Amino acid sequence: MGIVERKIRQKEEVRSSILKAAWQLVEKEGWQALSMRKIAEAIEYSAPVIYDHFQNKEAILLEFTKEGFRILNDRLDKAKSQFTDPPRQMEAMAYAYWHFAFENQEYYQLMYGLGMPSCEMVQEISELTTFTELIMSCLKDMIKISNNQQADPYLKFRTFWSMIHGLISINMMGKGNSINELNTMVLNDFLKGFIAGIKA
Amino acid sequence: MGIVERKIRQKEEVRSSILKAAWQLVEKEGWQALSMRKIAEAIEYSAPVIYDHFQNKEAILLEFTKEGFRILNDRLDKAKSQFTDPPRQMEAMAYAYWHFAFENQEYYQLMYGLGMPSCEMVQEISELTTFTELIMSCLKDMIKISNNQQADPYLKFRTFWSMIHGLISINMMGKGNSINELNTMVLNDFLKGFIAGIKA
DNA sequence: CTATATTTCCTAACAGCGTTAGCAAAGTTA
DNA sequence: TAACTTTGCTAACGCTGTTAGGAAATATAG
Repeated sequence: MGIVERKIRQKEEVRSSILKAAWQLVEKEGWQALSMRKIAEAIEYSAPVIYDHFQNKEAILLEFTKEGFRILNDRLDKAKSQFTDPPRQMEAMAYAYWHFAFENQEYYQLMYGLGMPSCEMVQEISELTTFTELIMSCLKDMIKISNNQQADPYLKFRTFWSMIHGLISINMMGKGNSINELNTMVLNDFLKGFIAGIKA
Repeated sequence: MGIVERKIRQKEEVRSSILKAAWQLVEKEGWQALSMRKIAEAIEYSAPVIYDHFQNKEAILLEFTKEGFRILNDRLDKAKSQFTDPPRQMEAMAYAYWHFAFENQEYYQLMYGLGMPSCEMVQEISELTTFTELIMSCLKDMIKISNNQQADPYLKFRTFWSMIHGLISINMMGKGNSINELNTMVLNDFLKGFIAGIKA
């Protein structure tokens, strides 16, 4: 009897319709305007139904945060695979990260809590591990072929991550848009120094 | 007739009691738990009275954001004045910034909207100009005595600001606390490269 | 000193929020 | 057909920021 299967399928459908509706709302009005009641209206159910699929609103946001990191990891992976030279891989990943942030501002803001969450939830995001390893493996390769064998890859990773995130978030804080010339120069300026600092 | 003066004085007193009460609440429960009704209760007035002194809740937050930048500017100024050598001044300001952020997390989170505001309000914060000039003047001095005369001080400023803010915000995102050894090393690692990059 | 005008400040309300309780209807199983 | 389970609703609780309207206190003028 495939009844139970059908039920599971239907339940899954509602669940994904919640996520779909939520995301459309986020895209249209920003994630701060997202409300359970609006989602309910969009999926043509009453609000309490959402709680049969997600524990609370934060759980929905967490889902998007994870999705964001999955997309980011994917972009980084693609960028990296286009080169074999570690420094070039690093550079490519930096640009990929940068473009991801500005092409997916809603995701980025959710991921980094430019509007509130992600303080306790950080540890629940397993995707962060993948992210860290993706970049650190490249850094290890860079150190391996450098004259600076005792460099700490984790330290370099934190430096890299901090810089690129800081650059993005200070930009988003301002006019919100603009991936302009200055910013590209700032990124280049940093990358040059960063990569040189590992080589030597 | 000093009546009008007294009235102004009294009004000013209520205004500052609002700010004082609000800040106590922020310190005790975090700024996300701040509400107009709680402020009203603390100052022993009804909620609508607050609107005689501030246009809305955001205006109160903006007040704190500005106050935060004033404190930060003060710290930077003090740090800078302890040295005459521009690179040392730069270093001192970096540490001052860093310590300010962790000793005044509530302020920092408000200032940089780690919890939401400051997207349109950025342009209303005149204190940002002072901040920018404080650091840029030092960078200009550094460039003046360097072998790299054509370096762009604004570009360097953005690099500096991005890095240090990124470092702080990624840290606050995590465990929230901890000004630990690793972070000091990351900061040192960056500063070394940054200062060297300007000199040469 | 009284009467008018103004300021102060409250209660009540609006419209929204996340979330929970409880019940009615629909669907499933025996 | 009867009993049980699931589904999904309405209504409500306790919050939120903010506004309208009126009562009471205060200040001004005659």
